[in-house]
Amino acid sequence: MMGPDSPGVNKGAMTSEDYIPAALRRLWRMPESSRLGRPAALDVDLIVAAAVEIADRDGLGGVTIPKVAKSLGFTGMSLYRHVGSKDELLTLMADAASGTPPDLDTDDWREGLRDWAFALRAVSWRRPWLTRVPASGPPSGPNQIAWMEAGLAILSRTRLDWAHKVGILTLINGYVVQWVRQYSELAEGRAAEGRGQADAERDYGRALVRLVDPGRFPETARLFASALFETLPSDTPDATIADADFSLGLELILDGVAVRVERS
Amino acid sequence: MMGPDSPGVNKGAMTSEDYIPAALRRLWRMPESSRLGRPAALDVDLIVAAAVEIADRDGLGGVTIPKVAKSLGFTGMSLYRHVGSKDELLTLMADAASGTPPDLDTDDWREGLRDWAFALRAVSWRRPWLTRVPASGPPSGPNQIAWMEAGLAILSRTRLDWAHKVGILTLINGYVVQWVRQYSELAEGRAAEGRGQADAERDYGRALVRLVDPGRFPETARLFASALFETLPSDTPDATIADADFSLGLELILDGVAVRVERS
DNA sequence: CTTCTTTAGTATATCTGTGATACTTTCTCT
DNA sequence: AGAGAAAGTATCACAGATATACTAAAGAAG
Repeated sequence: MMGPDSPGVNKGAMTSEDYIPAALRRLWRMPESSRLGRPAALDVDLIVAAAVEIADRDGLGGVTIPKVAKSLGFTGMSLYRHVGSKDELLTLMADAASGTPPDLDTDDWREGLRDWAFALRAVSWRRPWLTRVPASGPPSGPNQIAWMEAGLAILSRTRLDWAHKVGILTLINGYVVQWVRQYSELAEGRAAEGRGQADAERDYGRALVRLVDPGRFPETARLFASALFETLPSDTPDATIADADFSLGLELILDGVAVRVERS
Repeated sequence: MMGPDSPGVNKGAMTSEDYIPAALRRLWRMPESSRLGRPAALDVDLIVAAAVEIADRDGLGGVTIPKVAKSLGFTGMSLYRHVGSKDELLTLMADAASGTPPDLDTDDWREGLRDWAFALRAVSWRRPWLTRVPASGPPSGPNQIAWMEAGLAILSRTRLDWAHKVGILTLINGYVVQWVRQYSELAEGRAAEGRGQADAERDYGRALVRLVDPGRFPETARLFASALFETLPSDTPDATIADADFSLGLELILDGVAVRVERS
């Protein structure tokens, strides 16, 4: 997978106790030991920043090794000196773009978790591509750990056990990711092509309604016939709808958490 | 995007009222009108079945147009007669592989939703690649609609409004998908390379523990130091742990739903 | 200062995949 | 029979990931 010359693989040089995988070392920006040879013009931070900028502009699909390199004035292959693979680059981007969580220490765990969820949503909403980075492994970058730490801090006053704490944070995080992914997809579709896209969308919806046979799918047919899809798309301000929809699921989760907190 | 000859685009032939996008027509297996010209040896079902088989064996990444075609004894390009794009093929695969939901009509919504979630988990667990199909748009295939119908049927005896019903099903579905994605990733990693992978995994975990400075991340450090990660990996049967873990989040959601049901 | 070593960046090439275009084949209908 | 339509095929252009081997630039050792 990696050339004979690839970055930071000095595994043999350390005892098994000290060994830290290269990917982790880069994620945590551990200083590269040597000061020999030609000094580097590139580094992980530069590359990740350039990649994030492209993702912000063109989406995750716009991030390719050659494009990132070109935006920095280097050749594609140069990136591989600093980053193990494209997948690793995505992981690095995700951690960097997540940023550090805001300060939200409260005595009230419910308020705290709500703030945490809204903060997470804000971050993801600003960079919807974050929700599409294929998750490879548990959170392991400094920023993602920091978000987890913030969540655990909120729950630290409860008597929940670790499994519950982790489970709750994972659940909320997953909810936020899913919600943003779905909503941003809609919003992007709408923005994509002034009117043609909206037309296509409406056509699609209308066609779907026609395909859902009330005999076979009675409840779904009633759902489609309900006001839910008729009123939403136009009149109310978008943010209001979105907040209401987001809160619906979130508060439901928080109600569930409340049951556990009381029980413990 | 599509050639001048591409499949089923006879938009002009129908009034705007009857128009159904080609992708939807294929998803719902609407019969192709004409009986002229050379009869087709291939069809959507054959292609999708072949693609699913490959995904089952090699994962989603193993599904490429040429490989699917070759497994059927045709050239890559032939598939484009029956399927608009690779993305569309993925959508078709996802719907087909979801299958129809089991019968789970109960008077008890809680039991019903639990069964629904477990059934969904079983399906996803059997084909983990399902959880990695990039979701393009709301559920719109017949099988996905059928699952939604099953969920709505369970909730039909409650007085919840449509927004709540949809929100609850989306939440549970999202939870299942996330859970399976995470767990199957772990399991695949473990299976990948007898021991080397497990070693790498342990190294990774150990390294991470070392990186998490208790000063900066006190709660997380305590979490890592807790028994949670020490006991899990080996002694208890996997399925037991998995069920307990899955149920933790699920029951939490159901507790939240209970609050809403009572309130309505 | 020169030469050695080490590391950074580059050039080149392979492999794989998507999908466009235009061609050939094989049907049905008249 | 033969016209016309649709299915499948042959080529092709293009793009991207990444291995391999090379060139260049810097400090260290003499």
